[in-house]
Amino acid sequence: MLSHEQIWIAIDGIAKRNGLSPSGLAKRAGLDPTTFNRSKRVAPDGRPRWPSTESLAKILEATGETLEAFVAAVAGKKGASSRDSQSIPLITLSAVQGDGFFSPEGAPVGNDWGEMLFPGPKHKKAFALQITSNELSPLYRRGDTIVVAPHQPLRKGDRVVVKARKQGPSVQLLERRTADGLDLKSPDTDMEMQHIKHCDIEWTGRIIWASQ
Amino acid sequence: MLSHEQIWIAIDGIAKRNGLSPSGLAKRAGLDPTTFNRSKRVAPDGRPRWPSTESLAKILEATGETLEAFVAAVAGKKGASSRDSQSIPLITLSAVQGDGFFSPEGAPVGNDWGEMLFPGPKHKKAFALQITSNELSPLYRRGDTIVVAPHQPLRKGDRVVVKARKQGPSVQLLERRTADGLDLKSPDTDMEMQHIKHCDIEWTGRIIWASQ
DNA sequence: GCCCAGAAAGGTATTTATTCCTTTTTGAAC
DNA sequence: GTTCAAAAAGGAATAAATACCTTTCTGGGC
Repeated sequence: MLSHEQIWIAIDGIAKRNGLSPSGLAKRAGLDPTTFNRSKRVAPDGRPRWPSTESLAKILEATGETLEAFVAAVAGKKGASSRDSQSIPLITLSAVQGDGFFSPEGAPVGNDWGEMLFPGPKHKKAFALQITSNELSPLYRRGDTIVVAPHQPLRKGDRVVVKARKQGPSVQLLERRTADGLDLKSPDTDMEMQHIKHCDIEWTGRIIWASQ
Repeated sequence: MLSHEQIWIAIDGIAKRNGLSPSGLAKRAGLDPTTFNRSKRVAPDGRPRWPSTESLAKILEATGETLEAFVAAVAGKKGASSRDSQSIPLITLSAVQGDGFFSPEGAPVGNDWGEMLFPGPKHKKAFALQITSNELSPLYRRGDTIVVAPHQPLRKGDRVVVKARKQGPSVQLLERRTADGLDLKSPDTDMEMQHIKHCDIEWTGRIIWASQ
């Protein structure tokens, strides 16, 4: 993964390793000296601003650094990307209907989580939920386990987990996205539709894998 | 160093490894589906066009790939992520209705198989089948991918792939096991039941994971 | 203290990537 | 063959990064 913070740390690091200031590095690469100004790393409205890929290619070219060295600079500083963990947090879907299992951002918290072997480097912060009833059949049945990646961009047709205000996380099918919220269909046999407004949604996740 | 050609090869590779087209990858990452069109990789005047770092960050986030894996793709190497995530053979379910895609034992053979990153628990000889129709909906839909472990002990309720004599592999629900064969239910809406004798079964596999 | 060069802030203009739209192509399903 | 959906091409509008410009800040040398 590649965060806004990481990439700017890496650029500062490359400059430093080559005995240059960020502005000196830009000049050396044939760019405008203000390209990497701290003042240009976030927009006036707070939106993060990213250097272009072409600028990155130019500073690698100018300093003779390899892409691997750049990546090491990205990973080496805080927020390293390579997680060595071979497993993800696991709990039952029924258990998390109570409070205290997720941070406000949808990350697992507390001591009640188990672990499930899921070795891929995929999807930092993914977690697994075990289905304990047949309410969601035929899609998911008692004993199935779903792997959820939180905060993924959602599209029509996606199978999602939605945590709405004052409700436990629930498994849903995303029927469509509207300006003010999501149209969701329950995967059970009834297929009831419901609309949830963005303001009532605490977090969402996409179901990326399901074990059978 | 980082060349224009390399970066586009890497993007194509990430898409392919995740069972997606370049346009599918863009959609998954929340970007416009045309973002990675070949027609947008060079300007009309021949000038090379580069994807933005923010777009790169988004496809890493969406696929769960590490920056290291991306760099390995840039460098043209394969399987840098194989330490954590294994690559398994991938093909469409419709394609394997013909002959010559499996050994008599149900192992993938031939040159038509692709590769896909599977982040889940390692499994010897597993392979992936991409669903290309909505026949099996709502359980599996067009675009879903199922991971099949061949020669697994089967139990009632399992979702299975059965290769019967003179038929292509088909997705079934195992209703019950009898002395002389298997009672299978098709997962489509009709839910037709059929009985297949052991002597007519070439091989079976259990569907261990499904992604959408 | 004063001067100076580099660095950085801040703003505007320009370039470039993305989005949005339509059309064409492709491949699988029926 | 026909139909359908996804992918891709191509073009115009929009959004975002860089270039360009001026001003302010910083540190060293005098």
